[in-house]
This record gives sequence, structure tokens and C-alpha cells, in this order.
Amino acid sequence: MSIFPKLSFKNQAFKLRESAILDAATAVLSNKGYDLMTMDDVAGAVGISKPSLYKHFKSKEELVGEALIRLLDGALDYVAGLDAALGPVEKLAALLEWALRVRLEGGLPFLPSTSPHVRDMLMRNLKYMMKVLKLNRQLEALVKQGQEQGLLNRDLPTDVILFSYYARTCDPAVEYLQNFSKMAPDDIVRHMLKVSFEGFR
Amino acid sequence: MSIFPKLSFKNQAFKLRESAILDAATAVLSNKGYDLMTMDDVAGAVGISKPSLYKHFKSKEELVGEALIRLLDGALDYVAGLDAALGPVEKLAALLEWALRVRLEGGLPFLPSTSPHVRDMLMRNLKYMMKVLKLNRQLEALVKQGQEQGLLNRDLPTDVILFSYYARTCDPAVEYLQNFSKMAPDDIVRHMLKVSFEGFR
DNA sequence: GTCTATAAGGAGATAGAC
DNA sequence: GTCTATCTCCTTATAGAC
Repeated sequence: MSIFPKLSFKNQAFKLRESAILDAATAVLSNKGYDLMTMDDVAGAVGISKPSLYKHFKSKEELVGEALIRLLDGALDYVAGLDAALGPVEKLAALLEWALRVRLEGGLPFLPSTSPHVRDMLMRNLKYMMKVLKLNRQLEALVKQGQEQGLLNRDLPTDVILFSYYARTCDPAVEYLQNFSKMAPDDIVRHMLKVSFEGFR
Repeated sequence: MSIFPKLSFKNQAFKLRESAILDAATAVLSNKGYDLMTMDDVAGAVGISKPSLYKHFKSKEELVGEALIRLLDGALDYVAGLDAALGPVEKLAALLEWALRVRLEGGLPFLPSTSPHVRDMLMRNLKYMMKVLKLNRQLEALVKQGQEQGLLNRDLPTDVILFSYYARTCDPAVEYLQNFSKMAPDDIVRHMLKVSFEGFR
């Protein structure tokens, strides 16, 4: 494909290794969270040494940032691939379902912004913020369309719906249901969607 | 009041200091979260030295546990003081409002169980768990009553409503609205209640 | 009980050999 | 590029003087 096959090959191997590192980081992150994740954990999970890890990512912050950027890319791709015939609310529901399934399969919560530390770190990450803002623009448009069509509550400010929507993607109720109620993933997803859109009533 | 006034006096002073420490710990916790909170932070905020702090609380875990127990006591007191004439859903709404206001005033999120580390620590804390379970029993009863009276969705498992209710008390949307939308606390509380009970539609 | 000083250990990051 | 070994800093927790 490339005019520089050798370079491309090396590059490809490099990308593969990088991907393996991001997989490991994602797994450790979802188990232990940012503060408890150590670079030794990640290196151990990949099967390389810590200095090798630092050849790929120059800091813990950068590594985590890249893992989250990959997650955001997945969300952006998913939204881009949605059937254009779907209505705004159907699209929002589909993406929320996608995000919940990613989490239930051991992935990361969408916006791990609960910790001020992590939140600040991410807000300093320009590449991450660019993608967050891109996704945010799309979702905000969907919410506004939904409100205009009367499918989403018009009495609520758009921000309230939008931020609550983000919050649902990382709702801790998912983990409670998984751990304490031993509910099947499909049921969890179904109920969480219902609660999000219809509320407790 | 006591038959041992001197002892009571010393005890009282001790309790006062302890209360000041818990206030400081609460403030630091809500700003930086558990992992980033250091015992130096707390000691500095109170204006005492670290060893003095350790005379009152033998570890960071115990200190944080006591701060959260105090918060739970506040919730239990609040529930106990609710007008008995209120219906189950009105009681649930009132407590959620109370919890949101505590947070908006710089208090702690209700169940800071987002971090696996913190969650495990708390589950090892018997005193804390006793109170959590007590509160949980009361709230579960309220949810069930609400469902029986048709005021809460009967199609949803009780656990789904209950865990989602807990999740709303620490919903990150509150902080987003506070920081990014510059919304007034009263409006935030009103909208969050609406979203919780009525959903996005 | 309060402080100064310090132990003990963890974790991010790197030096330098291969 | 990869590893072993190490540096450095930070944080929990305590020893010991007053």
C-alpha cells in the first residue's frame, strides 16, 4: 500500500505493540482506576519491561490519554456508522447502549471525569479535548433536535439532558447491578436505557 | 449533665477537635478525592501536625471512614425527621434533594463508590456498612411502596430504581452544570430531580 | 498531647549495558 | 529497543523530645 514498504512494516509492528499496550492499560484502568494503576501493572500485563513501555508512551498521563482517545474514536466511529434514517432519540439511545456494552465487556467508562485529578489531566490533553468537543457537538445537536421534535423534554435546558446523558454512560448503577444483583448484561442495558429516558416513574 | 463533669469537659474538647478534623477531611476529600488527599493536607487545613492527627485517627482509612459515617448519619437523621405524612416518592425526592444540596455546598458525594479502591475500603468498614445497610433497607422499602402504589415504574426491578437512585446522589452532571453552565444551585437541584424521576423525555 | 525529625515503602521515570 | 538496576520524590506512619 505504501511507497515505503519497509518503513510501513516497522510502523505496523510498532502500532501493533502500541495497541497491545493500550489494551492492557484499558484492562488495568477499568479494574483499578487511574490512581491505583501503576506502570508496572501495565508493563507486566503486556509482558514487557517498564523502560520499554516508556519508549512508547513518555508518561502515565500520555498513556491513559491515548487509551481514552481510542475509546472516543470508537464512539465517534459508532455514531458515524449509525443509520442516517434513525431519529435523534434513536441515535442517542443506540450510542448509550453501545457505551454501556463496552463497559460491561470490561472496557472503560466513557467519561471517567469523576476524579478531579483525572478530569484536570484530560482537560490539559488537547488531542483528547478536540475529540470530546467533536462528539459533544454531535450529541448536543441530537439533543436539540429531539427537543424540537418534542421527543425529549422541552422544559429542561439542553445542558441538563446532555450532561445527564454523559453521566448515564458511566453510571455506577451498572456495576452495582452487575455485582450485587447478578443481572445479565442484556437486562442491565435494557433497564438502564429505560431508566435514563423514562425516569423512575 | 454528666456525673463526671471534668471528664465530660475533656471529652467535649476532644470531640470538638475531632469534628474540626472531620470538617477539614470532608473539604479536602470533596476537592481532591480520596487518592489525592494526603494526611498533610488534612493536618494543614486543621492547623495541627500530622502526628497529632494520628492521635485522633489511627489511619487515613479510618479518618475517611469516619467522615463518611458522619455523612450517612446526616442522611439517616434527615430521613427520620421527614414528615410521616409524606408519601414514599415524596420522601425519596426530599432525600435526593438533601443529598444534592450537601454536595453543592461543598460536601461529599453520597456514595463515593466509583473507585474500586475506596469501595473495597468502605466494605471492610463494619460501622460504615451497618449504617449503609440500615439506610438501604429504608430506601428499598420506600421504592417498593412507590411501586406498589403505581407511583414508580412497576416494570423495573426494584434494584434498578434503588441503585439508580444512589447513582443520582453522586451524579457528575451536577458538577458539569455547576462548572460549565454556571447554573444556580436551586436550578441544578430542580432539574436533576426532574431528570431523575421523569427521564429525558 | 503536641511537635520535629525520620523511618519504610511505593511508584514514576531514567541510566546505561547489551 | 529491550532489559536490570537505580534515582528521586512523595506519602503513610511513627519514634522520641518537650
